[in-house]
Formats: sequence, C-alpha cells, structure tokens
Amino acid sequence: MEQILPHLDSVFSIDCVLFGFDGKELKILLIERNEEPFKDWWALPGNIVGPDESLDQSASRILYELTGLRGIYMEQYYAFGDPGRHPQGRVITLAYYALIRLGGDKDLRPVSNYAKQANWLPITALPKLAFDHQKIYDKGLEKIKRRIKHQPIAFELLPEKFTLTQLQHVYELVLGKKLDKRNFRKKIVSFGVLKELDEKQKGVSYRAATLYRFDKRKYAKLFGKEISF
Amino acid sequence: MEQILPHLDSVFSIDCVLFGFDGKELKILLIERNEEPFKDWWALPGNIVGPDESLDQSASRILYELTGLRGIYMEQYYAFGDPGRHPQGRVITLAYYALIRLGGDKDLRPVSNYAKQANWLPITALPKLAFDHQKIYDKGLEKIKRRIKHQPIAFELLPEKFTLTQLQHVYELVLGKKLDKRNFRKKIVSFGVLKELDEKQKGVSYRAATLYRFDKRKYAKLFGKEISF
DNA sequence: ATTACTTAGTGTAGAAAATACACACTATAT
DNA sequence: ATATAGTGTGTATTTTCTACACTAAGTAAT
Repeated sequence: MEQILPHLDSVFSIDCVLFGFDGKELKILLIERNEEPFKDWWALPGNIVGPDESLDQSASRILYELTGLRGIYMEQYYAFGDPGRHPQGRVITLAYYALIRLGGDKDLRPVSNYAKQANWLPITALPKLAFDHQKIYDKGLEKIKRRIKHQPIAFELLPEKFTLTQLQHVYELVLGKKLDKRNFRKKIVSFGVLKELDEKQKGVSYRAATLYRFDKRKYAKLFGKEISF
Repeated sequence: MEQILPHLDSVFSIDCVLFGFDGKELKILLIERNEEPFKDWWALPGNIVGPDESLDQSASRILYELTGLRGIYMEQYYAFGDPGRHPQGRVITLAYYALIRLGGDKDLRPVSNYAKQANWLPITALPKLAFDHQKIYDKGLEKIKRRIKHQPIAFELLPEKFTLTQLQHVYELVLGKKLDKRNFRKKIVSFGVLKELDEKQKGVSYRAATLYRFDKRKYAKLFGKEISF
C-alpha cells in the first residue's frame, strides 16, 4: 500500500558479513575506515543500493567490488534501521551474508578507496566495530548457525573437492562445538548429497583422505525434504 | 560502511502480512485500494517508515493504525526492492508478519482513508494482489510454516485459553497437512510449555475439552533448547 | 626395511524419539 | 434412552540418536 512517494532523506544501504574459511579458522572480512565517523575503526563492508538494481544484484555488486568474487551464495537476513544507528542521518541497512573459501588459487582483489585496508580477521578475536556492526555480525552468525543445520551452505566454505574431516571441521567451527566423527560421517553421507570421488588428498604427510564433492543435482532432487543436523 | 549520505529518491516502507485465525480458517488482512496505481485491487496493508521510528516501532504503529491492535508478536522477514516493483518509483519494502486471533471480544478498528475497505480474506481463496504482494504473501506463509515448527507462535492465533484440538487445528492449517491426534498431544505436552487449567470449554454441545494456556515463563526457561515439530 | 607417527576410516549396542494405529468416555440434544 | 460429536488415552514398531575405541594406510625418519 504505497500510495504516495514523498521525498525522504533516508538512505538505504547493504552491509555484508563475509564469512571466510581458510582451512583452519572462520574469519570475516572487515574494513578499516579512513573517514569520519568512526575513522580508524573496523567496520563491515557495505555500500549504498543503486537506483536501478535489485537488492540481490546490489549485494552481488558490492561483494564483487570489495572482493572480486562472483557467483557466491549470498542471502539477505535482516534489516537494521534504528534512527540513531548512523550519526549523520537515517540509514537503513539490509544485511547479507556470504560464505567464501579463502586462500587457494585466486586471491581477493584489493579493496578501493573506502578504507585504509581490508582484512580477514578471525571471529575469535574481533576488534570493536563501527556503528551497530557488532549487532549485525552477531545476528549473521546466529543466522548461519541455524542455516547450516538445514541447508547445504557449508560447502561454500570449502574447495570443490574436500575431505569429510574438512567438512566436519567447518560444522564444528560454525556451530561452536565438537562433533563425533563417526556419527557425523554417517549422517552427512546418509543425506546422499555427497559424491565420493576416486581421488585422494595430496600433499599431506600422513594417510590421504578420500575427496568428496557436493552434488547439486542430488540435492535439487531432495527439495522439500528437510535436512537436519 | 556508510560514509556519505547522498539524497536519494527512494522510499522505504513496511508491508504487513497479518495472519488471522477465527477458529476455523486462516485469513489475511487485505485492503481494497482506492487510488491509482492498482485502484480497486486488493493489497497488503502497509505504510511508510517515519523518520524517527525504529523499524519494529514503525511496524507496530502501522499495525495499530490499521487494526487497533497492540502487543502482537510481529517480525520482519524479508526486504523486497526490485526496481520495478512500484510503478511510480523506487520503493523498498520490508515485510513483517503478525499472527492475530480474530473475533472474540474486541473487534478491529475500522481502517482509515487509505482504502475503500479492509477485510479478512481466507487464504484458500485470495484475489489477485497489487504490486508484488502475492510474492510477499507467499514468502510470509513459507516463513511462518518454518517458524511454527520451532517457535511458539501458534498461540498468537488462539485465545488465551484454548483446547488442544484448537491448537492442533492451527498447526494443521499452517502446515497444510493433517496430524495424528495422539502424537500431537504427546509431543506438544512434552515440551512443557502448556499449563493445563481447571477449566473446561463452554457452550459446546458435546463433551467439553480441557482448556490450556501457554506458559511464557516455562518457555523462557527452555531458551536455547530447540522445539521441533 | 623397520619403526614411529599421524590421520583415515569403520560398527554396534542401548536410549530416545517418531510413527502408526482404534476404541471407550462424556456431555449434550432430542 | 439413544444418537451424536468430539475428547482423551496406550502400545508396539521403526527409526534416529548417541556414545564409544580400535585398526588401516600412508609418510617420514632412521
């Protein structure tokens, strides 16, 4: 019911919580601000939604501009709009999260003029964040904790080919608790969305593990059925 | 990362999907528009977010203005912002849902000048909706289907005192499938969030059922534990 | 070649939860 | 008293969850 379109001084932006996994730790991408307000503070990367782009497009563009990445699973999860959240005016922001595999082949493109630097920081030791970004991050983590139980998002954090131990490691980091190896394997294999490859892990100084791949086709067939961890 | 605050011609609104239950059917509140665009079409009630209110406050105000109701469980669930969604300009809308018990004591306040009429229409026979409101509604229904499995939202659709059969009826309507009576009762009682009253249903021409009440205190104690249907 | 080391990979028994299923009870209306 | 309509309950079976420990395989060092 939007009858009238008054001219309002409000700004609509998107902030991204980019979770990254380097094989060891969960990290998020933060930017060190170079301008007031919150000069020298760390903040979530974000930007203003353009006039002719959809929200998802806008989020993809922002992610691309900040990281050079495309084709990443990304989803909006909450809008933050308290009148006082931005000291210079009314800014309503829509938060998106993305899950990204770090390291490996291509590195992230350096990030532009917005900031002194951009860096992947481990979530176990985050600095104080600008604006209400701590709140945005907290809600984002909560969201992926829930979602990893029901949706195949863990694979976004891993290379295309991965071992079950690596997969378990991702679940443990996101959920913040240890899982039983045998039960984990039993369950994850029983979903039937993993394809066991004829390949083994390489470059390790111990017994090499079998590699698996997430099978999108099989997952698509399951649709409707709920996966549950 | 919102450095600059340009002046943008975008409007930010909230649309509400108000689910109502009258003891028999699930309904949603719709408004028949009295102005172009989409004159004479049915639409979701909504309004523009004020400059000094938070999003939740705004949603509560809008709900109050349209229905006279206060203190209703309400939650944002998705932002819709395709550039073409409003023919007269860029309107980004944040969708909220609310669950409301219909009928009974106090009736809804009549709805203002926005519309020719407001009406509760059964979700089994909805008219074509203005704008992208069908999409907003669909997503809302999907959302409460998920949420009713994990959160105690069903009680918002029922009077304070209700029978287990009524509760089951709500679950069946929202989930869109029949449930087994014995198993339903076993499970819902096992959560320990219902208080059995010493009262019985009145005014029925058959054996009167025991009344129950949702016990918020007990539910609060459970926090962390997941309820699952 | 042997050994030490490190991680991969596997099975089972018991507990708990989910499911399927049918009939007797109670209040009211006639 | 009888018909009616919804209430309220128990159990056996299947499925899923949990807890738990050792052998196999490959690498590295000697």
